[in-house]
Formats: sequence, C-alpha cells, structure tokens
Amino acid sequence: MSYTKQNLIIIRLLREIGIIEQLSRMSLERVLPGGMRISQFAVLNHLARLGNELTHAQLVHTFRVTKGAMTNTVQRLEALGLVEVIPHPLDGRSKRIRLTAAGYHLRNEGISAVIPQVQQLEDKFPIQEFLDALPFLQRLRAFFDDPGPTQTA
Amino acid sequence: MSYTKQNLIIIRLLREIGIIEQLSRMSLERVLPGGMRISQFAVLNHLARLGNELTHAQLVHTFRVTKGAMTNTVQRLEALGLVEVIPHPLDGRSKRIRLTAAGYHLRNEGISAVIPQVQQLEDKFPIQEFLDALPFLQRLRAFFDDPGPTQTA
DNA sequence: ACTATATGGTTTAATATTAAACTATCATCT
DNA sequence: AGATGATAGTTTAATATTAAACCATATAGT
Repeated sequence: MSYTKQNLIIIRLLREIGIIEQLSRMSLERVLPGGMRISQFAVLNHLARLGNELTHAQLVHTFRVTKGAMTNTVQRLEALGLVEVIPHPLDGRSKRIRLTAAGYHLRNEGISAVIPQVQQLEDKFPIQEFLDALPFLQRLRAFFDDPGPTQTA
Repeated sequence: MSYTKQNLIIIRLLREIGIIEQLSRMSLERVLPGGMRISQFAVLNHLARLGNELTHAQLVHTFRVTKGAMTNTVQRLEALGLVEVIPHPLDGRSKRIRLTAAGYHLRNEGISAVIPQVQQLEDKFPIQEFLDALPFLQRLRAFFDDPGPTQTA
C-alpha cells in the first residue's frame, strides 16, 4: 500500500504548509516585543481591529484553539495588564475581553516590529501571488473546518 | 501605525496557513494508529521513502525542528520498537536511524489510515489547484528558510 | 416549576516543542 | 602533536497546546 501521485501532491502541499507555519511563527516571534507569542499578539490584534468587546468563546472560534488554550492566552495577557476581563452583562457564564491602553500600545509596537518582515515578503513576491493563493487556502481551511470549532463541548 | 492593504493580504495568508496547519494536523492525528503524532509518522514515512539510513541531523534539517525535538521523536519511536538507532561507522558523533519491520508495518498502516482524508480532498478540489499553489508555497518556505535550519549550533 | 441538556469557561495531566547549556567527537591550523 | 573551533546529539527548564473532566449558568421541553 502506498500513495498515488495525486495523494503525494496533496501531502507535499500539507507538509509545505506545516513548515511555513513553523518557520514563519518562529520568525515573527523573534521580533515581537516582550517575548510575546503569536497566539497572544493575534488576540491583541484581533481585539484592536474588530472592536474590543469580544467574548472568550468568540476568540476560541476565531483562532480554532481549544477553550483551555484560550483561557491560558487570555490569563497571560491579563496578568501583563494588556487586556481586561469583564463579566458579561446578559450572560452570567460569559466574559467580555477588552484591550487596555497598554494592550493597544503593545499591539501597535508589535505591528511596527512585524512590518519589516512582511515588507520583505512584498519585496520578494508580487502581491498578486498572495491574492491568487488566498481563495484556495481559504477553501482548504473551510474543508478542514467542516465540523466546526476544535472543541465545542 | 497600522497595516497597509498589501500587508493585510500577506498577514491573512499567513493566518490561513497557521489555521490549516492546526486543523489538518489535528484531523490527521485523529486517525493515525497507536496515537502517533504527525511528527512521528512523518519520520517513519520519510525513512520508508528515502531509504532508512538517515542520520539525526538529516532529519532535523528535513523537518526544520530543533535537535532536541528530534531527539525526543526518535527516542519515542525507538522505545516503541519502530526504529533502530545505530552508531555511524565513519563518524563517532553521528547516529544512523533505521526502520524496523514493525516501523515499516506501522508506517503502512498510517498510510492506509490517512488516505481516506487525502482522497476526500481530491474529491472536493481539482488536483490542478494543488499543483498551482505548490510552487508558490515552496518559494514561500524557501524565503523563511533563508538562514538555514532552525538550530544549527 | 423541574428536569435535562447545552453552552461558557477553568482546571488538570500529558506531550511536543523551543532555547540554551552541555558532552563528545571531528576537522583545521599552526 | 596540540589547541581551537565546528558539528552531532542529549539534557533541562519553560511554555503552548490538546483532551477530558469539571463547575456554573442558561435554555428547552414537559
């Protein structure tokens, strides 16, 4: 039993994706301020962009991590004073997560730190290549996403 | 300070890649026999395909993990009797890693377990889309790969 | 109203991984 | 030959993450 040629193409693509994830994460974390992880920066950034009144569960779904992982991330950000966690007024189970001024500031520093790398990518690759690849990757994510969030119950 | 539109496209692509990695890894590990991790299966598979006399350092470079991570992976495979670790005849520092019969067998079981998922991808996506995306992803990996292996020294 | 079930979030244990320090062997240069 | 530096692997400590069990609150169905 072995792979067909088509199987192999797909597997090689998934492997490239795995390695790109690995390398790009390391590469970005190396420059993020305060030893932040990508997971933490991603939450700060998401809050800054989409309005800073998101719930734990919304973040869990956005980033496709388990609830436990998000609890960890949020607690760390809270301990650093980068977010505030506020009880939800309409649902006693839920919590709203909100950027503090310090969080907003560090998010901006993170952006400044990351931009040079991104810019370097823009210099080496025509932006059109990213635009061409994006829809396919989005559908690929949707395929794996099928069952919904990683851990719903 | 914020991102330009082009910055945002690149960042979104990297995020898609991160989530695809996350979801596809989980999805594949769910079906791998014996609770194997992708990292372990990848080593078995690589040994089976490229000849089973590879050194630790070669595996480190292939998978872009640290030496410590590979030590862990290999030791686990060895403890399960899936690989043998043999001193290198010409270099006293080095070790050769070799599949056992059991390792070869489990690799084949792993393939059988994984193929349905891959097949499902083939059913949902024209293979040409993978072929079109692959070269770009390979160049993207090469970009991040620039400095060489994750931990050389 | 009451029970059953679903949902939001936390906690615990296990594991993979990184960075960095360390050991051992090899290669080079004088 | 002997020292200096490079390379192969291991070990240690820290951390992110998953799965699963758990608690609290909300929702539905009777």
